[in-house]
Amino acid sequence: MSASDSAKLRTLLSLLDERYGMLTWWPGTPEEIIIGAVLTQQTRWKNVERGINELHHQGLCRLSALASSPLCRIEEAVQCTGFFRMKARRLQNLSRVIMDRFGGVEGMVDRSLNDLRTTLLSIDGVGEETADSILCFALGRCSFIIDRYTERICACAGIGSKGGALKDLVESVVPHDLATYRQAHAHFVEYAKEWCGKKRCEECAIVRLRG
DNA sequence: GACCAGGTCCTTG
DNA sequence: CAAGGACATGGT
Repeated sequence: MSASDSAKLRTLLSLLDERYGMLTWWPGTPEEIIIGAVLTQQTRWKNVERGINELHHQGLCRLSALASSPLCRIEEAVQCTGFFRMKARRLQNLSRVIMDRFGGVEGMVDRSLNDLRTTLLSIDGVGEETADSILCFALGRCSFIIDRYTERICACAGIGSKGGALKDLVESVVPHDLATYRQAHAHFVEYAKEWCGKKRCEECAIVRLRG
């Protein structure tokens, strides 16, 4: 993480903030956010909302319910989110681990960030992005989410760091404040939805920071 | 019909 | 360690 990477990132963050301002991002109860974090993997948010609604209709939108439900009922409810067999299995396992090990989401609040992150990452189907999404949006911890969009936008902006190094860089630049962490992540995704994939990232003035 | 979506895991070279 | 495939449905 070079000094110029920090400078570029600061500029990028402030441009995004200026452009998008306040966004309400990931609505829902902590349990809904945890469930959504799994369902949203490689899936459009619209379909995730449907899946969550369907879980509600089936009385399955709680970790305690997911932990004890027949797998086929979960599969049916989350079918519209794609990868549904895998996601149903992972949702059930994740729910069981949280119930067994912490006695529910409430039991996670007094654990250290490091303890929680390590535990989450050890669970099947919970990678870095999902773990950090749960930490930041469900559990209210300052753990910055590095998703593909964030990596892509930062790369477009000429920032060299990737993966864990990029996470360290962002966390060294963004103020350690929960609302700011959530906001900055929302800004990256919002920018990506507007630009990445349609026009090339490089064509947007916001991201022309390189050189 | 092709391509991608708010990833993760497993296998190969 | 990088790259490629599997997982699967729904929208453009």
